[in-house]
Amino acid sequence: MEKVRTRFAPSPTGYLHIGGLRTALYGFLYSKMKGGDFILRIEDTDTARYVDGSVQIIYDTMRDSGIMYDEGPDVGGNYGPYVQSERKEIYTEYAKKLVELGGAYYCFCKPERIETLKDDSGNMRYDKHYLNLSKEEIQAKIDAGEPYVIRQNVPTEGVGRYTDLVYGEINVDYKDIEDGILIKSDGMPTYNFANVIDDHLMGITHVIRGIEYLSSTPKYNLMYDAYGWERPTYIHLPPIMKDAQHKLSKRNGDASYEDFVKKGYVKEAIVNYIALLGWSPKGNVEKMSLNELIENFSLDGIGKSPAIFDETKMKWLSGEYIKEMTAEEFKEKAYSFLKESKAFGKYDEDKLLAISKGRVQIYSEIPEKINFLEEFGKYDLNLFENQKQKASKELAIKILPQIKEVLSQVCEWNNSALFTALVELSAKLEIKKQALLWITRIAITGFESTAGGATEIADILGKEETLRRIDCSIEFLK
RNA sequence: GGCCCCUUGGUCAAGCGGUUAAGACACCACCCUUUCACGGUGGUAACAUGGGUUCGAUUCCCGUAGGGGUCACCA
Repeated sequence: MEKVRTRFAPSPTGYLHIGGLRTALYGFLYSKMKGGDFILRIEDTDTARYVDGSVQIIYDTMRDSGIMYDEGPDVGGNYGPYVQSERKEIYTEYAKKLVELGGAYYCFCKPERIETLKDDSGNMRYDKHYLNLSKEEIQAKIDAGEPYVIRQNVPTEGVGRYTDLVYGEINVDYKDIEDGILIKSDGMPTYNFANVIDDHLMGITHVIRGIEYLSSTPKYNLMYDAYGWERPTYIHLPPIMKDAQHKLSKRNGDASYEDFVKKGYVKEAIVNYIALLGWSPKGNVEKMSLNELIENFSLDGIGKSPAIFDETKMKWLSGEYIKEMTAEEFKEKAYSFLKESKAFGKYDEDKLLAISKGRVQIYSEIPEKINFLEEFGKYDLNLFENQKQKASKELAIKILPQIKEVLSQVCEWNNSALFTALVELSAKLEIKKQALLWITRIAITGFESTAGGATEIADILGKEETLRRIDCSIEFLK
């Protein structure tokens, strides 16, 4: 059995978007599941669209997300170079060969002539105008410095057939395929050509890419056939949508992997979530690490219909990852977000993280969860009224001084000691502990709901501040 | 417009001729609880549509509608 080799071949035209990352992920998962190799190839043949720095972003994003390639521009390999702009001579050589094989021909048409070929709706059908030029005529024109391109020679009749592993049998009439340009007038190949040459030369066995290539694949097969090469297996992927009508794309300002990391999503959750967009595991377990994804991945789990990106669900997954983290791990990952809180630097940071963990799904929610600690001030006294807890303003007026008294005498200022002391007081006063704790919490925070209960918060605030706030509340109640 | 592809709850999706049509997110209710959150239990909610084929269609075939892709010297 031949070793599986898959590749991810992005163009450096900006950020690596979510759809691209998923394509990379599936290629990675499939090769790893088969014990094969995953290759990164940079398709930079369009110099006009090249964006500085985007190659680095591709490297960084893939490493950061754990989608590591075995071969690529920055890691080397035996099939390089892995950047198309460095392979120009290879394409030229193979293009000439294809011309000799009859699969392509030189075209000297000027843009003005191409214009005249367009029909009413603006569609163009190239007429193979220069198909039958003799070798001598071609050479003469080239020597005379006439600009030219090399076009693919697509049969005028017949049907291109192949089997896509996701979409099944695909048939496209050759008459519907245009004699596309293989080598541009600047000597650079187009995607249509470079892609075929590289995939073959790099030993790619499975081509995993977006559905936009589904109906143009027969023309690539024509080239494989012309050269006498074995065609790869094709796996086209449905798009990831922003909504029912629009694809998720960086162009529309939709978030990229990086953006989600910045927004505080757990990285593993982002990868996990995008794996689930368009693919479903056999069992009912959705939360999976990269290794588990490799174990469970299978082509038949890939769906055919577009999937709408649901940030809410990804957020949920992120929260699941946070819940499973140790306190240390959470601290390491969440620290930069903790710094954004008003409460940062004023209280024990481990305690702040403790009340945040389990209450946030993404790190960036931390500040909003704990800012209340620094927002104590005049508040609505009706907060003391709570039927369910049997708390009321009157009760608060009555017992707050006693709560203060008890708290001021607690020897060890920690959550459990404080809790014990207040529960004892509630028993002594013969009121529900819920009522007493409710009143205490309102008195020291002034908020209807907070991350953390009364004694947890008192613990964080410290004795002095807790007692001061109770005094304030007693004052408010007068 | 031609060609190719897609269509199960709000969203992701299982299903691959006979099911009470899974599960997850979201939502709602209740329970638990030191408020919130967590956790637990339960609930609302779907086979785009019309014809076939078949004893029987969500599942197979055809049409219709809706959506996407493609028709570049972009990938």
